[in-house]
Amino acid sequence: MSVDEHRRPTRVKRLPREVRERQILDAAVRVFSAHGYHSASMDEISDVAGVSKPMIYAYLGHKEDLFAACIRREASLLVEAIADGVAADANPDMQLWTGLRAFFRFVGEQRESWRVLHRQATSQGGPFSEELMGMRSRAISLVDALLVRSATSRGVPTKSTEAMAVALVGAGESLADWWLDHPDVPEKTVASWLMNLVWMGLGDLVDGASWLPADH
Amino acid sequence: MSVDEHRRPTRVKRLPREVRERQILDAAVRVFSAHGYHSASMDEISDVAGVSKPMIYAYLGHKEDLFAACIRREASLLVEAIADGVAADANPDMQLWTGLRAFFRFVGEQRESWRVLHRQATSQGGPFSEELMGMRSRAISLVDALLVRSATSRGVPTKSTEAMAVALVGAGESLADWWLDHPDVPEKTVASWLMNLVWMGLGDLVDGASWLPADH
DNA sequence: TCCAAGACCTACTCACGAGTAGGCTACGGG
DNA sequence: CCCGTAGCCTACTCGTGAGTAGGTCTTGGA
Repeated sequence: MSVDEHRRPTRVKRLPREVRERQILDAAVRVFSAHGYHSASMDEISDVAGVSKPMIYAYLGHKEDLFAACIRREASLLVEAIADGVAADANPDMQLWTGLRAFFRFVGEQRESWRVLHRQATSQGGPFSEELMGMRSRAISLVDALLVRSATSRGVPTKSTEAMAVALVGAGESLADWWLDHPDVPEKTVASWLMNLVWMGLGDLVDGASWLPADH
Repeated sequence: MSVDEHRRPTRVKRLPREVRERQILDAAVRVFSAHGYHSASMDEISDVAGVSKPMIYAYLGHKEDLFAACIRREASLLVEAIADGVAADANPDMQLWTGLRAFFRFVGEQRESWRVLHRQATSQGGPFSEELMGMRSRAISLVDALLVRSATSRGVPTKSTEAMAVALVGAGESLADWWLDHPDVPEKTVASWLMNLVWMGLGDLVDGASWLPADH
């Protein structure tokens, strides 16, 4: 035993850099998602990607760079999705509603991406989080802008809307994590729970009132 | 230069195990808080604690055990504080209010503890988080119970109150993190923002209504 | 046909950090 | 005064994983 023990079945062909980079990023997201930044090893990533380690260094740079690249790619997709949702001009509550739905839809469809974004990136205080925090800020700004627009220039203090945007985003993140463990709940339902919490408020909900989308 | 370069000033005396353990835990919280679980080295912790590494192993066990011990200690304090706040029997909104205030007071006073609890522990998917997740669950349960009690047995689905409790806790965590970067805002103010968000809801706030504590 | 460039690999080096072996010293009880 | 025990340390081992040196093979153009 051992003659030719390492033969790769007709070596998967040489591929253009572009393709390899995507493969590597995909692999990296999976591995980072599974183990977290520190515990993920470049060896495992190269393994999953089906290339050798030096390729990663040649194409995407060091571990930090690679991680940042993952964050950038995934976060852009998420923020874009939300922004598109909110964009449709309508009442504040409908804007928030479509934004929330876009957010939960993304999380539902891209669980691994979400794990990387939320669980891993927020924790590592290092230079990575720059990337992520920038995106998170964009999300917060979206919400903040919505709040400011809504509060018809009553003398609402700037900081309070910002803080509420932060709280709302945090609520979304937390609920999204919970949802990972309760996949049976439909996306629309989760979204409506959060919508009711932040739009109606517990005070109203306790009294039996609730918010419903004014669809068609 | 270098004669005696390592003289410790009259060696700080031998101390009973009890005291050393507290010193080590204190140091561990600081270091974990500063660098995160993985990047924190046992060497640095022993250094900060003013003892040698083997002492840590002798008293608190391996790195994981040490981390778990930190979590356990800090989380207990936090949950206790919140539970005490909520305990005072009163209306649901006042219960929530006192709970929130207790939470933010803890965060304000124990910033490093909070960092360890939130930033570090939630990220590491390992066996550590067991400890932390248990505590977080207790917090969520507190809120959930409050919600269930409030919703006067109208047919509110269990899952929705649980989910809302999760969202609320997430909002609190997120806002607490934001607060770390805006220390000028008084504790009571932050608490009232969150209170308004979740009790009144954006719908009411947009209309200019707001919640105020019914104090004295 | 030859060469340059780019895809791709094996097989290392090297630092760092967890965990340990094997001590030494102070103190309290017999 | 002697010894057991508990506080405490220096100085290691050893695995793991980031990052690299230095090549090979293939393809397309001159």
